[in-house]
Amino acid sequence: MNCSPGQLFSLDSHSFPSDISVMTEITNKADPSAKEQFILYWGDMGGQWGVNRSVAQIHALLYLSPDPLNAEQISEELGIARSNVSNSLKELVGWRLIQRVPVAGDRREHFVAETDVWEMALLIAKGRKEREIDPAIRAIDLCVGRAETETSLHPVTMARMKEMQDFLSTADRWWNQMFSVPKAKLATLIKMGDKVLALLKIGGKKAG
Amino acid sequence: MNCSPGQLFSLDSHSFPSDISVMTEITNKADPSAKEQFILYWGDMGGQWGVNRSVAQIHALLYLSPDPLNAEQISEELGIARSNVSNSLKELVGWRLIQRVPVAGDRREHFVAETDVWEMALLIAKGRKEREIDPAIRAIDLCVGRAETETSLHPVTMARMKEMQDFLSTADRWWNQMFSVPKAKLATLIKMGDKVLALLKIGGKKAG
DNA sequence: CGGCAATTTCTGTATTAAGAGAAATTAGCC
DNA sequence: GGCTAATTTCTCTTAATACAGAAATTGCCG
Repeated sequence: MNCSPGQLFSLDSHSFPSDISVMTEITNKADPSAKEQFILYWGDMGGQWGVNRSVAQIHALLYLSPDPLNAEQISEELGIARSNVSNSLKELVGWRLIQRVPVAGDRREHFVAETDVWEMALLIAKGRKEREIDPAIRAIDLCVGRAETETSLHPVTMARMKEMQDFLSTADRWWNQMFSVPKAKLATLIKMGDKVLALLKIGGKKAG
Repeated sequence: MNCSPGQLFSLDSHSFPSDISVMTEITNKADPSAKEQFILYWGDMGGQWGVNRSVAQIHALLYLSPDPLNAEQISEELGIARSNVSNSLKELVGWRLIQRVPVAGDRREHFVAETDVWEMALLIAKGRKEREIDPAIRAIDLCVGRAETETSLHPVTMARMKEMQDFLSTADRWWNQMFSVPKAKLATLIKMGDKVLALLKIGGKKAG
């Protein structure tokens, strides 16, 4: 069995666990560690988003883990079924939030998370746009197309539909432009924050 | 009974319905009108978001409606239970996406939707931030606080947590700054899109 | 102050999604 | 090329959520 470097837990009250960071399962215990808390929160947050709890928890665990983990380690540490882990990992790979990595001398698949927070944010934003926004835009386009053939539609209703369509396509264009900006530059711009806004207000006056 | 102006449906094949736009219920019919389609899509989209279908459908209906509607009209037109409409309306008012409006000579409550798409987008963005992002930030802060008291935490794990915290607070600051920009100006900036980006690239070089 | 209309809250039901465990498939090894 | 470990697919159970209908409340009018 592979025995990767492991985490240097200095808990001397009990024998060192044979696997990586198998301290205790993330269950309703009285005093969860910071790491466990983080995973718990992250999982919950995912739930309130579109993502289900397992997926979010696994993501958090991998994000915090210094070493690649395999499916069984994840299953044990989080106390969720092995099959569940498998599906969740597949989904996370689909989002490109985690990657498969080979570990020397171990035939099992290991996974690491994207650790660059900016990259992570971009991946999530892109994924959500593709899966949620883009289909909506296409749907509205279809609607408006159909509306134009209808004579019985109230003009106000028609106008509202078009306004919405217009807004969505504007937002879409803007979004795509943002994605075309290199990550590093985008991060800088956002960190600059109010300075950018100040600059833009000036630029806006000049342009307008 | 109140009989507000109503929608000028020019469908002459059947008698004019007594209520506003009570054409047919939005059910699985073979050939839905553009308006019905819009509502259906919107409802579906809401479902894929955090919002439930009823809420999203009611919102769409009010958004498209030229006149204020009361709860019963909504209930009939969408074919959802009166109680459900009541709860959904309350939620929408909570988001400020719709408003109660008095209708002369009618004691029942009527509702209209915010029709400015930019305002709508801002309201949704604000609401989501408040309800989903802000609590997450607070949770992570708590986590990191706790983590700092732990000696057994792997330094890499600690670093990752802090990176995340840092990112979230940066994003939060940026977000708040964006909300402080007047709606009209924000719309202009986004519509300008690539022009703004071009300007910023120059500005960035100068500043850096 | 009684009666009625409108709205909301409450409760039970149905639909949907999440997750566990078993069964089946795939992939490396001797 | 069978054997074993690992992973995935499948199915069933359980839990969460949405929704309808009934009951209760609120508010207005005579």
